[in-house]
Amino acid sequence: MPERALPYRPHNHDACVSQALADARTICREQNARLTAIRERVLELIWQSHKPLGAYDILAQLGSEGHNAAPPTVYRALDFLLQYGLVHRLASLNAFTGCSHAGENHHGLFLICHQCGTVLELESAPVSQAIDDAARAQAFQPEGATLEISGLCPRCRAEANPGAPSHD
Amino acid sequence: MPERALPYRPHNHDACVSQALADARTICREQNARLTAIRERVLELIWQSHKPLGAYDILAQLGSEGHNAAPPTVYRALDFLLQYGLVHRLASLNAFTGCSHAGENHHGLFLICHQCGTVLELESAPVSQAIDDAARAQAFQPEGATLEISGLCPRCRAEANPGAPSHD
DNA sequence: GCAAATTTGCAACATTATAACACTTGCTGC
DNA sequence: GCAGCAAGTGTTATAATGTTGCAAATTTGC
Ligand SMILES: [Zn+2]
Ligand SMILES: [Zn+2]
Ligand SMILES: [Zn+2]
Ligand SMILES: [Zn+2]
Repeated sequence: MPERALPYRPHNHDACVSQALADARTICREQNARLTAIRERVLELIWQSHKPLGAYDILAQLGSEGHNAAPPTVYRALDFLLQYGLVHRLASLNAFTGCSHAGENHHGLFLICHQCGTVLELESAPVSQAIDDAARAQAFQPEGATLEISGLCPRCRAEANPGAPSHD
Repeated sequence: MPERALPYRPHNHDACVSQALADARTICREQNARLTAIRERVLELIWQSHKPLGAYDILAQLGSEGHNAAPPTVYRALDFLLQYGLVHRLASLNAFTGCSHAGENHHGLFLICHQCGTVLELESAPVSQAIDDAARAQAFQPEGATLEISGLCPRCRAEANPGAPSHD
């Protein structure tokens, strides 16, 4: 599996998209799931940038390209993509973002820039471990997690504070 | 500050409520904020149990006790309570829960039982630290967090699996 | 081909949240 | 006390997000 580019830096984003679509096709083939035209198009729209998209944004884009869709069409496609781990829903934004670890059965940690909207999905073993420990200490059995951190991404930090060095 | 009771065990919940209201009054007095009748009543309704309440649930309860309120009334009260850290909004549920660390300027970690709906708010330094480290490793400057863990609380675990010992 | 199952189209509806504006209340300075 | 002002509340309408139910079309398995 190739290393993913960081969304903060300029990168060949077409590669992000085609990688995501290729992964999706593989995953669906392996699981005998039907990645139909609409589902694939919704996934592609979500991957058009690293900024999450609302269901009605997707609906509008489908509409603008001639596909006269109603809300259930979009939500059903999203349900499918969620089910197979191809996208995530960001509860704090009511929006959807492509999963950059599709097929790895995980719950991500999302860094959401409130300035530019860019989202980076991480997997952090220390975070998962700390949460698991905290839950276990309460005899709570964790099953799903919503971990969304809002803040400033490196690019927007640099813009806000031009003199400061980046430690990246 | 007295130790809070755990919501999972039977406890004198009236004490939770009156403690929360007393804290709220103190905090508002200190900050010259007006804890008006509606705001206080909304806070009290939210604290009526350890299960989060939707804005329209609050609205319905206000209605059933003769206060003929419209949505903005409730949302304005909630905005006020959020602003002063007296309640939290749970993004994964579109619902509100009383803050059990009011005045301590924090972002909580919420353990949400998907069986009974009970929510426990924690503060976990290891979790906060791990998240901070993960963000910093991406040169991301965190400002706010949405940390909501869904799973089974100890009571519901015991019901689901009666033979198992509780490690509590 | 044909029956069954899945997917899509479509209309209506449910839930959650906000905007705009008028009215009331409580404080401030006189 | 009382004008003037800011903060809070009432009310209506509307926006944004998400769901239900059913019929038509497509795909699948045989
Ligand atoms: Zn990219
Ligand atoms: Zn940014
Ligand atoms: Zn209690
Ligand atoms: Zn809290």
